[in-house]
Amino acid sequence: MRKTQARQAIVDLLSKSDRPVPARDIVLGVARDRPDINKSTVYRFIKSLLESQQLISIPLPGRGALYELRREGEHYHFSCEGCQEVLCLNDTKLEVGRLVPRGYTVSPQNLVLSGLCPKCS
Amino acid sequence: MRKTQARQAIVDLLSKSDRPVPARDIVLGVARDRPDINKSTVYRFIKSLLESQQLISIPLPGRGALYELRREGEHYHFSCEGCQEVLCLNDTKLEVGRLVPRGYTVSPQNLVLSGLCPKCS
DNA sequence: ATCGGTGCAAAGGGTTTGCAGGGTA
DNA sequence: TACCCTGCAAACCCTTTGCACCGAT
Repeated sequence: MRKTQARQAIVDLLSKSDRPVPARDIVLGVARDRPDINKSTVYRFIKSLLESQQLISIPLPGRGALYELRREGEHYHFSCEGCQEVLCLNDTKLEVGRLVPRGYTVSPQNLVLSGLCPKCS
Repeated sequence: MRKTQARQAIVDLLSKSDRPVPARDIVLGVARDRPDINKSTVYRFIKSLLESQQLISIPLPGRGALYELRREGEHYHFSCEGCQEVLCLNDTKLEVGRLVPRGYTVSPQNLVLSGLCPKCS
């Protein structure tokens, strides 16, 4: 995979965020920083990163998916139904394995909990 | 909310399925059974059911959302990354509350686990 | 009879694709 | 130089909307 200016700009934008980003924000953010980069290029690269497992997709109800660069260490996410905030949770004591029947394996990075944060409760 | 033939057909279709259904399948399924019912009506009714909390939306990575009539008792879902099957899990021993920090509350019906089923492992 | 529900067709938004030109290795 | 990557614009798909008619209460 070649390193190009467009791709660098997209990775930079994703790296700067401490939480998952909607596709819309990636496209708009790149357009703002680098108006010369076309949205097709952004979509193509997002797809390419997903296929090479370097990008994680976090699906949300009603609001499309959020994207986040794969990081060291697994973590999961929490989506507040009130304020729509999405945050990363890093509880390594997570025992999601016991939530599924015997024989199934679980990928914690795809786990999204939703509910209410303290402010919205 | 009025009971009409179109709405009955849509609810019937949703009731017959033992697992969540993509919007596409609702639209196509209704079109097959009742070609006289327009897809706009289907979309409008789905939206209406969602707003009245009678329908639950289950977001999936890359594949739009799945829909399911609200049932008695909370349950959550598992999505296999291999065969794309989605199934309902009914473990009432679920203790998702301990997965989030103090002060947060979790809605189990919005929880989607993903990973591999026994066949795809 | 009323007013919410429906069909139709068109618009809308986000994402994908074909193609020719441009940049990276 | 070779080939991947990119820009552009159009196509695409799914969903939503405006409007007039229909039908459930």
